[in-house]
Amino acid sequence: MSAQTTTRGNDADLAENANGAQRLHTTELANEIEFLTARARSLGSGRANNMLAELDLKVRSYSVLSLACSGQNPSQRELADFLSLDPSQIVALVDQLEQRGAVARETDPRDRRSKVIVATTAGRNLYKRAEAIVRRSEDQSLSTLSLQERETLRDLLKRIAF
Amino acid sequence: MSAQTTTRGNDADLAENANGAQRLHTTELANEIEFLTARARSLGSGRANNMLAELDLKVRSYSVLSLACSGQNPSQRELADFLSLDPSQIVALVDQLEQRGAVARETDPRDRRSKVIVATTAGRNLYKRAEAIVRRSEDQSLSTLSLQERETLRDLLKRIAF
DNA sequence: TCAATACTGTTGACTTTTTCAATGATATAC
DNA sequence: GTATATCATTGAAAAAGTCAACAGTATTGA
Repeated sequence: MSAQTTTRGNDADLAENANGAQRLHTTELANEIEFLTARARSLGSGRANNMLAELDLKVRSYSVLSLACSGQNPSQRELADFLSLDPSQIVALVDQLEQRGAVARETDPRDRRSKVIVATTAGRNLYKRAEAIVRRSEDQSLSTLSLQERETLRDLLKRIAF
Repeated sequence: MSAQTTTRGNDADLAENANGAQRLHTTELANEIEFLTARARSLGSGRANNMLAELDLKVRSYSVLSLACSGQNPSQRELADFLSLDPSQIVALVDQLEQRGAVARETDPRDRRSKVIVATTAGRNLYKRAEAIVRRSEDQSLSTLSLQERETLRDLLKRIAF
């Protein structure tokens, strides 16, 4: 696949002409939490997108579907806030999911401006399959961490994400 | 700024008409490490970008500048691999930094295809200021975590990011 | 030595994502 | 009741990501 030239120490001379980029691991940047977070999410969502393609979903649409299945009846505004997306992006995502019959828009009777996104039966079935895929993807992405370490990571991230 | 309607419990009735999206915190999605990572990086890089704007930098260009200052003499290919970017994006980023006199391209005498990116004196000064800003930004983004927790987070992320 | 193959940076086209302003319908505040 | 604010939506523009092709250079192997 990618340039996995992990032939460390291929010769006796110093790291001057190192072929991989492993030497950048000692860099200041490589120790910044912001950078590590960005790289982790890039790798993770990349893998998840690849695996979700089988269901014609991406991480984005999966997230919307997931919240539609949550029983919390989120409005589009809430989805936008929660997913850190522009409201207009939510429109497009919900459009797609609605067109394939996975979710429906229901006007909130208490605020007729607001539309609540709910999953259909087909949507819940789709979510079940997607969820299994995402779990597998996450499991692969976190393969170097023990279960307890994953819990720790989850808790720490939760505190900075909310 | 944003909708900071944190008027929790503004009325006695139940969370049915909750105004924030706090109700979504209990969702399955809100507990997925992938999602939390994405949200954390969105918040973090958003803040960093805002603060770096004062130096006419973004997280991207800051990252390239940082590696150029690392003393590791990265090639553009290495930058692309390390930053998970397409080589053509590196071209644009280096172009910008080169045009403002922060970095220079030096043809690697050992491989004349490859160009090594090194920081100029002005580039190193710029990096010093940018680094301080990024540190402040990171400090704000991680304000809910103790120093030890930050170390834990850094180590866990490092293991899944490389 | 020479030819085939592979890699580097670069350009350009194309798609996707992001960002932002404007709008109609509805709700809230004064 | 009138002004103001909010929601979903549209559309446009900017930024970011993806991909194929190219010239120059290196590597490989006959």
